[in-house]
Amino acid sequence: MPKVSDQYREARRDEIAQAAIRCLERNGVRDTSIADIVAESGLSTGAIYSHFSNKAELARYIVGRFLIVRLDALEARGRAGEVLPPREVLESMLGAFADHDLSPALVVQFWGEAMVDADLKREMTTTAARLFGALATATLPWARSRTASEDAAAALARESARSLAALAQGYIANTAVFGPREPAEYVAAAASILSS
Amino acid sequence: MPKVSDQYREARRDEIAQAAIRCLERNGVRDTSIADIVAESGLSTGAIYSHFSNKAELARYIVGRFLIVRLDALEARGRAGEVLPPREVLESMLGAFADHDLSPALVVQFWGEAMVDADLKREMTTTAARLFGALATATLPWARSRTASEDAAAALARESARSLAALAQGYIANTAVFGPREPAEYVAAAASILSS
DNA sequence: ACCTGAACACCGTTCAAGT
DNA sequence: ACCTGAACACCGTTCAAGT
Repeated sequence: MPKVSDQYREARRDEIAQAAIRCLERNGVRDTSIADIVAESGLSTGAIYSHFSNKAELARYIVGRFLIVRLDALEARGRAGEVLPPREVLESMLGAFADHDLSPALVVQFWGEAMVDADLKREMTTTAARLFGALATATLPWARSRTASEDAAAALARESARSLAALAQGYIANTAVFGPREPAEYVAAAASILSS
Repeated sequence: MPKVSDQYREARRDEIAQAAIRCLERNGVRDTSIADIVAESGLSTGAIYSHFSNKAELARYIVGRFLIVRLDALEARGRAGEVLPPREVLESMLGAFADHDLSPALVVQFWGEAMVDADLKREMTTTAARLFGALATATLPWARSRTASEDAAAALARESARSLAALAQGYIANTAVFGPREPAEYVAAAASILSS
């Protein structure tokens, strides 16, 4: 394995992805052309196509990179054995999301893209499966306190992961369409409504 | 005002929109070209551009038509004076959504499009403002039972509308990305998580 | 007024040729 | 092996010409 060459390749891919993200945040998915990324990166069309087989694969690379960073942080908390109620997990996820990373607007655009790009959808769902695992680990102690058996606790934690994801997606979509909102406020208002 | 001509124009616009929706459901927003809509509708390129000034305006027309139908149904319930806890309002909204109309996948694609098309976003937010009004009307009796003054009740109902919308958006986005799910199950699981 | 369809500028992708 | 950039097929949009 040519380690140095692989490292170089990866660095080049990241360089292209970073230029692409700058274009995406500026103009959106629909309005950033390969020509824009060429201009932003200072490379040529062919150079980009020698690192990514097409525009969709570049999008997939960006999404994967992004999700994996989020994931590592979450898994660290899960592994540390912190006992967190799901509501707190949700709030800290949303807080971290609001702080940095991709804008909600861009995330929603990627969801839309995934509806039409089967590979991007697969990328998102497989990485999300890992995310679900991490969420389930984080909420397992809470699930134990609400169920009789260990099996039931594991099942509840697993089911809760999907709902946690749905609640986070709701925050992202709502925030993208109707403007920013405080995570804690969203969580509190949603809890109040659902307890009715 | 030439009533007959207006009716004809509207019918023609609807005819084009219906052909476009068939293409959109089949291939997604990204992969339906004007040429596809031309073929599906049996009209010519120029004919379509004589009814819509561009592809984005056609998208706006479709979204507007769709939201207004949903809205009329909701406002009817609100006006009928039914006393519904927000959780029931949410569940019946999601049930109606799952039954017919645009697929969640297409809705998510339109959100993505709105991130990049300011006019489409405006169309969505202004129609959503009417939706919020209808939701607030529907939840006002519930809000009264939880607050001291009429002003506080109105404020709570108004705030609840945005959260209701966020919860519905979460269901739509989650369902689009991870596959169908029973509305009642989603609502129950979300409630359980948030009460933790 | 509504419609036709060729023409135009621009898009994503390819590929022969360079280093 | 990585890169260049002209070339290609196709896209959204326009517009002179028809009815």
